[in-house]
Amino acid sequence: MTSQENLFGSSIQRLSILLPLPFSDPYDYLCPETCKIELGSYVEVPLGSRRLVGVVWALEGSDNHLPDDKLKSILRVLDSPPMEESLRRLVDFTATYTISPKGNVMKMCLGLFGGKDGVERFDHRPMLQHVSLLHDLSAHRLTEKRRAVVDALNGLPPMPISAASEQAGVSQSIIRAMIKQGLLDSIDLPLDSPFETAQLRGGEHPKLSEEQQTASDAIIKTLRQKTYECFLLEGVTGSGKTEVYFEAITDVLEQDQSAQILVLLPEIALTSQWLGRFEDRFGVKPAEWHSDVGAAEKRRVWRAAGKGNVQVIVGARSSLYLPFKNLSLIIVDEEHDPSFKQEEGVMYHARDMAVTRAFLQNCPVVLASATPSLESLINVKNERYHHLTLLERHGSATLPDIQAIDMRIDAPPAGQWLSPKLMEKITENLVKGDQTALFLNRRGYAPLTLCRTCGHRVECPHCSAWLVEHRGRQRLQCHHCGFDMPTLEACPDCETEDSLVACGPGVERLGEEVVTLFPEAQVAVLASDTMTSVSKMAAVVAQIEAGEIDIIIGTQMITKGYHFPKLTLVGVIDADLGLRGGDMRAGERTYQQLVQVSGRAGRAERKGRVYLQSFEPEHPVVQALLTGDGATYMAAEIEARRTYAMPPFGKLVALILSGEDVKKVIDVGRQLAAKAPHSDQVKVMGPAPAPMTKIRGHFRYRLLLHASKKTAVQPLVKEWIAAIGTVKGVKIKIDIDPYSFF
DNA sequence: AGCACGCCGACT
DNA sequence: GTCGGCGTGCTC
Repeated sequence: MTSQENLFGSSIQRLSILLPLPFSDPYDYLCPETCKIELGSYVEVPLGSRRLVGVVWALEGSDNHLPDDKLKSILRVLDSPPMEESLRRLVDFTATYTISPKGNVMKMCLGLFGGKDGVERFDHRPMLQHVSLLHDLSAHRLTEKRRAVVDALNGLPPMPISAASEQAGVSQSIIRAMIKQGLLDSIDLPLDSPFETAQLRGGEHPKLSEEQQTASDAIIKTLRQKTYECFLLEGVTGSGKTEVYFEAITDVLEQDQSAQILVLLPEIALTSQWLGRFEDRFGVKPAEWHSDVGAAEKRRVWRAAGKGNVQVIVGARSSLYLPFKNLSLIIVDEEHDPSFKQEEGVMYHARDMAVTRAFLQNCPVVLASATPSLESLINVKNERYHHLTLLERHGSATLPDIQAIDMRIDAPPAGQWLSPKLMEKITENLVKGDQTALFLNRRGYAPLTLCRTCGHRVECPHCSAWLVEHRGRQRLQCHHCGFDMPTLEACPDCETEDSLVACGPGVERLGEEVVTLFPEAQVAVLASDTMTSVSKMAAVVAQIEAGEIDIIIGTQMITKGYHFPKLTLVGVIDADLGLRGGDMRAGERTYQQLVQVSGRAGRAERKGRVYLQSFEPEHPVVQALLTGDGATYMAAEIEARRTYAMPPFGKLVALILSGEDVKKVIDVGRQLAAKAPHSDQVKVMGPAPAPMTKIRGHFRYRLLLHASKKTAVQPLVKEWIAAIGTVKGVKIKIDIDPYSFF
């Protein structure tokens, strides 16, 4: 500890403070030795003309040459408990692993307090508006939507307006209007009011199958030993994985009321249905942490995590960096989901970092999936993870019957996308009164607009991408940069009128086809651009649950988190879609996605049927689905990766160069290639234009480094890039273990 | 990241 | 003559 006497004889201490800014190292500050400060303490410090929240990273100054009189003093110590060592080590690890500035990782830990006016909001305005039912309104005459709000709030404790809106499936403005008219009560909850504790029903447990019991026993054994272990919980759709980890959560809380549990879910799987299941089991809602949670609620959750005022947090990837006081168990559900890989800023993989956090925390972590990632399966093989499997579907439900439709033989009429066979199946299902889901992972009406006269393709002016037609809105949109323009009457190139044709299907066009073919059916189209709010989505889900919808058409969105008992037929419009373009993970990803979609068919007692429309039904992915032998398919994929020393048998690092000036970008690429490390362990490929060469007016080139498993790539890459130095106008992004090849 | 400082074009 | 555009560079 470095401390010294100042002029007035009082002792001054030098501290290293890590700030939520893109700096690699902490800055030094002073503080009187008398102030009670610890490693990990949250402090307010001055920086230039502003004030920021930072974290004490060392109780001594860093090895710089700034004299004390050049340093500023910390302004105050904030009231949140210090950041634990395990999280501080995770920050260091994440920064080193991803080659990101430590301060950027710190920013993820601070949530909203790492932002622009983070300090002001840290402990000021400590109130959070909640809404509750004031008086009995059953006698009142109310509109349908208002009635829904009343029903949603009835008998429940005060909740944030956002939660009430979601619950009722109405927009927040309806609730605000009701508060204004005095129909509802609005109260301010103190910011640090604890979240409700789970109701554990005095040791009463739901009946589990033998498999489920074995799995949950294994997790609980490790939990009670309070040691690290990673479990891969693999269970076919409907086998009750959730029940297994709910049981583990129950045990943690029975043993220790102050224990905390984190459940990580991909954003789109974090649905009201999942929350409903949680609430059914624990009698309370978990705290949520994802992009739909409002600022005030986020501040409350963050503080509650640190102070131990919340037991269970369910969140998307960034919740992994919350400052838990007593984290005792981490669950990563849908662990195979590629969206756990952050593709912007600090490019970390939340599943891998969750395992690391559990290790540093010395607590168990459960990775759950019906279709585990290849990486996790390999970790099981290497005995790094403990494998728990659930093979039976719970209750009387059976696995769906999957068949392929060969589109080369059973072709739809021109300009249509449903094969005669699938149409026939849909008709049968409609007659039975069952629900059908059609899956097509493409938003909008048509992915391409083509000129019949000159062959011109309508492209985005800022990206190397086609503009997608959204016919309902009469717009052409770029799905990469958000560029948007009215639909065209004439070809922008040859100016011929009425010459533009829509090519290929999106969900909107498929919806049009379905409405034409089945005019009597109720159809709902679900895509991220039509389901813009949580309440809108909740309303449609409620309609589907009530059986008011016969045919559900959807993208990605419908593959996760929803179970509809009356849904017995699933049609995959283009099973080969994800296989085109083919990066290393295309097959695995398509397989996982199609298993997930198939799993939507026939839960409960009804047998499900799945039809995969494919132009190449002999493809191993399609075959794996038809035979139900995913294990053999994944084993073959593992061998292929081993043969080519692809991850995790080797390492990949992508460098993505981008800038507005193509020549500059290419030049930096050449410089990097010239100085690239090469040996029998390391090869560098590129520079090559990225598959999407231009995005938002920025040209992108890629280099790919391939190294042996034992190579320490981070120092190598750091050195390599340092040898070039920074070039203005060209940004270099480092992607360790890239998932996306765009 | 954000904010200051700095050096060139259209306005009260 | 000033307001303000965003390029560059620094913040303990």
